[in-house]
Amino acid sequence: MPTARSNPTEFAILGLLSEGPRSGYDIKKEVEERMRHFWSESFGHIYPMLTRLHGKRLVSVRTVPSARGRPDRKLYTITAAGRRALAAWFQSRPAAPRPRNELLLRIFLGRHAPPDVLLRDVAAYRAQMVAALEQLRAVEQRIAASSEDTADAVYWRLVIGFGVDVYAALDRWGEVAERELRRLG
Amino acid sequence: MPTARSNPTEFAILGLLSEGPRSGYDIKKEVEERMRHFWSESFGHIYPMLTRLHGKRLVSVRTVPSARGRPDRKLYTITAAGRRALAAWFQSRPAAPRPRNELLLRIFLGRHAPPDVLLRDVAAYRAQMVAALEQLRAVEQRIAASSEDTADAVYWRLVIGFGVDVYAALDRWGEVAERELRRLG
DNA sequence: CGCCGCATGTAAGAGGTTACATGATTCG
DNA sequence: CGAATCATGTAACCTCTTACATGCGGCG
Repeated sequence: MPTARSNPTEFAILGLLSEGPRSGYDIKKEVEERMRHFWSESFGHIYPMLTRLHGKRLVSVRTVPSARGRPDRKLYTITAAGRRALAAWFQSRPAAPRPRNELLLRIFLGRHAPPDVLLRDVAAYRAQMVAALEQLRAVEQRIAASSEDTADAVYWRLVIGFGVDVYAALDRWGEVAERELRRLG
Repeated sequence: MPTARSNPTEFAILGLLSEGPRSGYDIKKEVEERMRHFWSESFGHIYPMLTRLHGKRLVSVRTVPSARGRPDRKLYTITAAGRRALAAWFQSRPAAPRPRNELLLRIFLGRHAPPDVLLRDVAAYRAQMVAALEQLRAVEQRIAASSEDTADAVYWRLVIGFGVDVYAALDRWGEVAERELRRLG
């Protein structure tokens, strides 16, 4: 028998819908605003997945007319079966991520590169880390401030803490890496 | 015009071949032994890719008989065109990784999970980090010890340093996360 | 006037994994 | 005796992204 592969996208969507009805468009936005540093989804994946979820009766749909001119919205609502599926997902083990870090691949093969190229790559990487850190701290404060001590707050803080810790470590590594690479130029 | 997508697998293979001729089997082994913490490849991807690389004349092949009974080995050698392609790759920018961390997705949706499940997930994650750290330190020492100060050593140290720093940070985060989660049980 | 936001969706295809097929040898 | 190592490869399949199609309204 083929090992049943857990499809995390399914549960990411189901998870967001567990907070209330949303459209595909809403889901995309929310993934970007709240889950950016550990998750991503594209429209080309979300829309077919919502159709599939509906086929499995894990969500229901209703079409809501938009403001004049705008295309109608399709609001998806999680069903009882959907909530059960979400709960059942936690009984599976998370798949070990298969590592694929292109920056490190480049450095690993660095002998073949002009030194300034790697330096620029690392600098760009660090800039991304710093930007991500700032954005995360903003989210952190949003949660801390508007803290109606929801059941979610604990979890969200853990997830944000992960980002903060990792980005900080990466930035520190980048600083050292830059120094090393500069000595090769 | 469709944005030409850099295919990192191509260059991972070309990069290993730049050190000398290898078979598909060798490449798989080396990825696992030396690049484990930042890269991965499967046979089902390597073998077709080698054929493709050969079609593009970036590598050449020769078949070498194995010890009696064993299937023949196909040794691939990088061509001059292959080395040029590898050098050209460094002129492109590394693609920003799209984040997909299933553990964090689970924690983010943690409200729906029985508390002990997340605790077990984090513990398993930490165990992986610790194991990875140990393995990395072993590789580190191998390089430091057998250090014929090759041109590669600098780069390899940077790559290993990345792993060490990140794993350590993740482990520390995991420690905190475990404490937090235990208070919910 | 042009871009951005809103809003849905499809088609093509890249990229990658898993499972299967085959078979001898060596090691515990 | 069974498992692991050596060694190559294919076929089926899944996941996910990119690009395209469509079109209005508001803002600068």
